[in-house]
Amino acid sequence: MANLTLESIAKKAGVSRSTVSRVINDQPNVSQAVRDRVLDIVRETGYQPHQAARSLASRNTHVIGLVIPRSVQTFFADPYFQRLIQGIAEGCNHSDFTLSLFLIQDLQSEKKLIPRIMQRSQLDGIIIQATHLGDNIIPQIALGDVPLLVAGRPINSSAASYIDVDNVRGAQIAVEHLIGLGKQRIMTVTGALDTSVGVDRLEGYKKALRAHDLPYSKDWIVEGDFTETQAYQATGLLLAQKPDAIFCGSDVMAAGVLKRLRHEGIAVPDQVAVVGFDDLPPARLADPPLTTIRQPIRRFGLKAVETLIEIIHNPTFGQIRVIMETELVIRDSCGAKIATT
Amino acid sequence: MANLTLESIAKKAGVSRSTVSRVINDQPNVSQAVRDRVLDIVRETGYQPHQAARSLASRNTHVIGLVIPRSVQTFFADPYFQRLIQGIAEGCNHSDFTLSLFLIQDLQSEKKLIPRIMQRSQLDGIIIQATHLGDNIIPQIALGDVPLLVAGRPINSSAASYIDVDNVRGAQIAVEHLIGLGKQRIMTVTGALDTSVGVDRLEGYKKALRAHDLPYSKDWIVEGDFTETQAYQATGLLLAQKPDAIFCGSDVMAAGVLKRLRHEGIAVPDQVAVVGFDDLPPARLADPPLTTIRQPIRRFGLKAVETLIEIIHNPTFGQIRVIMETELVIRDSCGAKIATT
DNA sequence: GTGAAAGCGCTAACAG
DNA sequence: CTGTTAGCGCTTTCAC
Repeated sequence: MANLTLESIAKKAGVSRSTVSRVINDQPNVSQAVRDRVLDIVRETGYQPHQAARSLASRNTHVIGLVIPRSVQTFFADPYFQRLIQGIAEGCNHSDFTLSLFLIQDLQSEKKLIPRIMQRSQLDGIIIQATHLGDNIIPQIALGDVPLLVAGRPINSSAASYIDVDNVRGAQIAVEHLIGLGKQRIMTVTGALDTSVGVDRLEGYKKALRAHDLPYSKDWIVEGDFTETQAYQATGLLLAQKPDAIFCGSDVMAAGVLKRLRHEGIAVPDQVAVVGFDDLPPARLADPPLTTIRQPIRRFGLKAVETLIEIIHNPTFGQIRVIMETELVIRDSCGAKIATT
Repeated sequence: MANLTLESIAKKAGVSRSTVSRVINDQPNVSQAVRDRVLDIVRETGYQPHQAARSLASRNTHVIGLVIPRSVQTFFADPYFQRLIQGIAEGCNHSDFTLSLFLIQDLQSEKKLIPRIMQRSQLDGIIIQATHLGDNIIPQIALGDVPLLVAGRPINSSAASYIDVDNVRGAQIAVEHLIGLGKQRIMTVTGALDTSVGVDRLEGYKKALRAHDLPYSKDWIVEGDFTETQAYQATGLLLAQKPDAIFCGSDVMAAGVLKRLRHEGIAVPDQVAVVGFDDLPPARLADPPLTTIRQPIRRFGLKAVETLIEIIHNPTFGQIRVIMETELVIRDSCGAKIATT
């Protein structure tokens, strides 16, 4: 078993190293007989090609890097990332890529990691999580020659390829659902407004109200930061405006809103309806179960890997944008009558 | 900037390739003058060594793999893993290792991934999450020659090195805290009893009660599976036994217990006190805030990496066990009077 | 359809 | 202290 190389397989099969290489890499110009014989020996011996040697000779690594920028750490507590990582890992498995994870924690590790990440000799491609406005790691990395895909619409780098969910449309659907239920005073706790997610979902909220000629005022919109605690407090502000519904920029924030309403003795959905965004596991477990907008996050991860691989194979393609649709999931917190299913 | 190699740096510095190599690798036997000159050029040019070439020549990759076995996916929704990954990533950054993530999702990907993971030529070492009893991926991987550290006590592989938290002691402290508060009917929702975590925490529960000559019966112990939903249901069973306190095998399960008590109109902590285990973010946000046992999970990740690197450097050392201590965090759900802080 | 030969960029003896 | 010399295991022309 020890020290299996192409050479040793070749000897066993009575062929040359190149032929074995062709077989391993599924290349043409090998007779079926030879191919079968080699494949048998590979199976018997459990030979696995040496990845470093391969990379060195072929100049590609079969490794994809997932980069979580420093500024994202703030909401790294969000279960969103767990799912995202899961989807991306799954995509890598499908495509026989290895996933390397780069969690940037502070300026120091950023300084150290960026040059390493930007080397084509280390990584075939990068998926990087979109950041907030102030963080310009993405433009920085985009300067390099490693194929790059941003997960989420980058708020400060217009040229980079990205994959995103249609947040505007999703929020609009959520709010229109509330409108359809006869709500008149629909307010919102937004996500951080220096992120595209926060901005876009707020945009969808406004769009829905405008489309239905419903009024809203500045006081009906409170900026959150994607945390439950902050949303809990924001709810206090909204309550002064007597909402009959609250649209939340994320499920995590919806949890904070629900908790506040419970503490204030306000019935959900009877007095105030609540709708979230994301449909992460906590949504189903919320009290009451949360009506929310489902992001296809696992598929998002899969698609991200797929798209990145396309970019790797077609580096000259220019900017690519992939937008995925969302879906309304009706549970109890909005007060809609659910057809018996 | 293009195609920087050792050779090109060597030429610029007027020295040989080996000398540059020595400088890059912080090896002795280079005069300070030469070292400085080379270092300057490296900085100017932004040269980064080619990792594949390095691996091929030196037979080590500077990559460690974090493997999450298939059977763990069940509770991959647990925020525990997010934190664990964070700690391990941080440890890797400190030690200039790259982290590769292997999430095994199904039998098919397991078959494909295991041989790849087990190659020394791919990975310098592996951290693998402990599994439940039926999954023997760990013994399988332990057969290979890649340095291995299990995160959590492996329930079915006694020879492997591992790092764990003192779950028995932690649970014991939790229950003794309840005893100290005068509780007489302390029951428990355990974790899955085919995992060491589940078993050990139950063990600590029993130990505490025995040490204080308190009775408990089979009916006081209900097996959960680390999910909130299951814990919600389990609570129903316990309620028939009139508990005055419930110790939960994890924070996630404590959330289910709290929810059930709320729905039954039972006051926490006045009628029933609740204590969890983990101290993940949801604990602080629980309603009421959860008294729990804190796992030093970030430090756990750091220590795991550190320990694995030791094993890599010292492969002959035999089994290593690292046990980390836990800590009681008192919040509202246990009813202890908290000294004004 | 197959083999020989030349590297990929680096490390690691070995000389000096 | 520094340079020379072999490789590491694979891919990839180029002949045949």
